[in-house]
Amino acid sequence: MKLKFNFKKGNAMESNQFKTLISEEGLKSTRQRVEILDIFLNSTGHQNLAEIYARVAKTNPKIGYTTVYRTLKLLTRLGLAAQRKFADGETRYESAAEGTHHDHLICLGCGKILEFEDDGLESLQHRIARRHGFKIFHHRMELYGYCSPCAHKKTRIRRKG
Amino acid sequence: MKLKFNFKKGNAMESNQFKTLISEEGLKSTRQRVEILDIFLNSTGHQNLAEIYARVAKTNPKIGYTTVYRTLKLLTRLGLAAQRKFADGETRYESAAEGTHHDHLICLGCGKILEFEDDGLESLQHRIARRHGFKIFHHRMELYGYCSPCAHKKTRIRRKG
DNA sequence: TTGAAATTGAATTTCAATTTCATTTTAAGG
DNA sequence: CCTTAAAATGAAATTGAAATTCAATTTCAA
Repeated sequence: MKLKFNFKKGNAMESNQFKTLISEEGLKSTRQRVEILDIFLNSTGHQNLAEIYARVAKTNPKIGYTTVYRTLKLLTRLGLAAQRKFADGETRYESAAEGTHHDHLICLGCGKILEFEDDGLESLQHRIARRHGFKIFHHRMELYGYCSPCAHKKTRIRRKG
Repeated sequence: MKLKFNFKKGNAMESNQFKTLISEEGLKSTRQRVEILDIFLNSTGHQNLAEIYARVAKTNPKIGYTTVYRTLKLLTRLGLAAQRKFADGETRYESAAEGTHHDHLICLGCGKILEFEDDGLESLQHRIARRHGFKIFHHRMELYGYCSPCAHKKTRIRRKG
C-alpha cells in the first residue's frame, strides 16, 4: 500500500493534506471528516466502529454514527484505513499509516491482536498460486492461540460453545 | 481434526453412528437432525445456512430454518461440520468429513473456493508462534485472486466500490 | 407407558451494517 | 462577499443474518 502523502500523527498539516487528497476524488472536506480522520489516525490497534464512534463522540457529540461509518468507508477507499474481519465476523478498522501489509496473531484468551510480517509467507503464497493457476492479489492469514500470559493462566482451555 | 467415526456418505449406518455420538454428549437424536446431517454430509463445498436450508426444505419442507441453524451449530460442536468466515463476513459450513485441515483460495471473479494444503505453512506457523511466544491452536489462511478462467476474461479488473 | 428433559419451529429480538431523506454545509463561480 | 448546485450530514428507518423465546411436541430412560 503506497500512500500519496505521509499523514503524520498529530500534525496540523493533516487537514490540508486531506483536503487535497479528498478533492482529487471529487469529494468534499468537512469539519466532521477531518475530526474523524484526526481521531482515527491518532490511535492504534484494530477497532470496531462502535469504539471509533465512542472516541469521536467524546470529542464531538454532535457527529453521528452514520457519519463515522461513512467516513471510515471513505478512508478505506482512500487507502488511509484498512478494514479487517477476523473469525468473530466483526468489522474492524486499522490505520493504514501504521504500516504496510502484515498478518495477525490473535489471542483466544484475552483477545489481544498482534501484528507480524513474514517474508516466507510471500513465497509460499506464490508457490500455492502457481500450483492452482491463480493470480493472487492479496491474502489473509491469522494465527489463533494463546499469548504467553494467557497460556500460563490456566492449564485447561475453556472453549466457546 | 479426528473424527470418532468415519461417516460415510449415503451410508445407512450414519443415523446409528450419529445416535451414539450425540447421546455421548447427553443430547438427543431426532428425525430432523438425522435428516439435516444426511443432507449436509451428502454435499460438498462451502455453503451458507440459506443454501443448506434450501436443500433441506426441498426434501422436507416441515423442517424449520431455526432447526437447521441449530443443527449446524451442533454439528460444528460435535466436529462433524466446520464453520468458515471469509472476507465477505458470511458464515459458511463445510463438512468435516471432507478432509482434515486445509486453507482456501478464493476467486474474486466467480466466487469459486478452492481448497489447498501446504506443509510449508505449518512450519511457518510454528516459527512465527515461537517468535511471539504464542501457543497456536489453529490458523486461517486465505488467498484472494483470480482463477485462470476469470483472469482471462477481462484485462481490467472490476473492483467493488 | 410415563414424564422429565430436550427439541422443534414460528415468531420475535438483537445488532451491526446500510439506506433513506429532509436539512445543512461546502466550494466553485460569479 | 453572494449564490447555488452538488455533496455531506445525521436521525430514523431498513435490512439481513444470527440468536432467542416459548408453547407445543418429541425423545428416551426408567
